[in-house]
Amino acid sequence: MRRAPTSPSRVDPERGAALAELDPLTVTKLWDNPCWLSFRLNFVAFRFNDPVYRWIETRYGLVRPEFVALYAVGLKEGVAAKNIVASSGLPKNTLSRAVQKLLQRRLLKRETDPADLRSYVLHLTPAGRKIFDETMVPMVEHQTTMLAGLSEDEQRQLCALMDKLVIASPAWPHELQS
Amino acid sequence: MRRAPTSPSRVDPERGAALAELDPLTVTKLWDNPCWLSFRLNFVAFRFNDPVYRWIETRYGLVRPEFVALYAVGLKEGVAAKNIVASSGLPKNTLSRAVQKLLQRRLLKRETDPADLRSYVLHLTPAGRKIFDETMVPMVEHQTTMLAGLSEDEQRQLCALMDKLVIASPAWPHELQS
DNA sequence: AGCGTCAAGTTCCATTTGGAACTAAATCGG
DNA sequence: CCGATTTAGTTCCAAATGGAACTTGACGCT
Repeated sequence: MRRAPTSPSRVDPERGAALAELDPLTVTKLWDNPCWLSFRLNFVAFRFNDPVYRWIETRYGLVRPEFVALYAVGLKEGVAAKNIVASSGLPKNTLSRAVQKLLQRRLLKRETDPADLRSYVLHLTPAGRKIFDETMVPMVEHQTTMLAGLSEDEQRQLCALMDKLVIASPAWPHELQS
Repeated sequence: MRRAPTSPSRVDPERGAALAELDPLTVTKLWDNPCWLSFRLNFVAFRFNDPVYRWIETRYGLVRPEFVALYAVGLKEGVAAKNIVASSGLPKNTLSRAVQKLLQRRLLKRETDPADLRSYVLHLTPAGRKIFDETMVPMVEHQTTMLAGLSEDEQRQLCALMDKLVIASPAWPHELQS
């Protein structure tokens, strides 16, 4: 079995502590797994997403696709559902329902796009904007906590490397063949 | 609105190309979003996961939790369902069903753990091992493709930085308060 | 202009999901 | 050791999910 590139040669003290606190299978998936990228991405993403979405659901009664939609409109007023679909990977019927719910709860308003009558332009109501602003705070805090183990410089490096990946992403295949 | 650290000051040519190929909302989420880490992680992880899981489902008829379980046992023979739960974040009933399905299809076998009679020790059958080996190839290829935009050195850096995050992860909160 | 194809969003419905309750075994406290 | 609590895995069922078909509007082609 090929090892991940930074697989432990000698166990340093920090890694030792992590090994002890993580499930042994998690340790294997992280450090003895040819697909190191995937598992690390999913692991770190999960540790961000899971507390955030659970908090938002208990606090605001918004489930994940609903918050995805609210957050998207908060970042960019006037988007359409199709943009949220393209940027989130959620199926369009799920997003449709999420938007309906947000409209019912008066967190979102929409009007038909004069440039394309099939499409709707979405905006936050003041109540929706309030939730957006309130949720941003703990989300950014949580991100800061997660990055606290990295120096300023390392944080910039990580950001830049992820950037490069994203910029390269249009060239990646959407289907695996054979 | 605070910008992400590598927000474009002047648009370089590569980024320009990426901006043109990505949905405008995706561009906003990636480069004009205070939660840059979360969105980039989720974006890159999705671009890995989505083709892989769709390919595995059409090719082997294994749905995501089933493949998660198979892959976990393939990496580490003799694990128990609880380990897969801890390392994947999937709910334990979902994993229980996935294991049942794999047992039915004779891709997995299990025996009660003599050290804990509530628990089962899982192993791949030869058929299961065959699928594990076969799926590893395109997964690693896909990872290689995704990393191709980075130099060898940058790949090592990324790996090391993700490593640091994972090692720091036991200190991250599992709940957000307030 | 008229027809065929495509796209945005909705609806339908079978399947999947996941919280909560449950069973059986382990572990802890006295 | 014996009851109280915790843990591994399963079952139940209400709710969420997502593929496919549908509606309505846009767009291309002749």
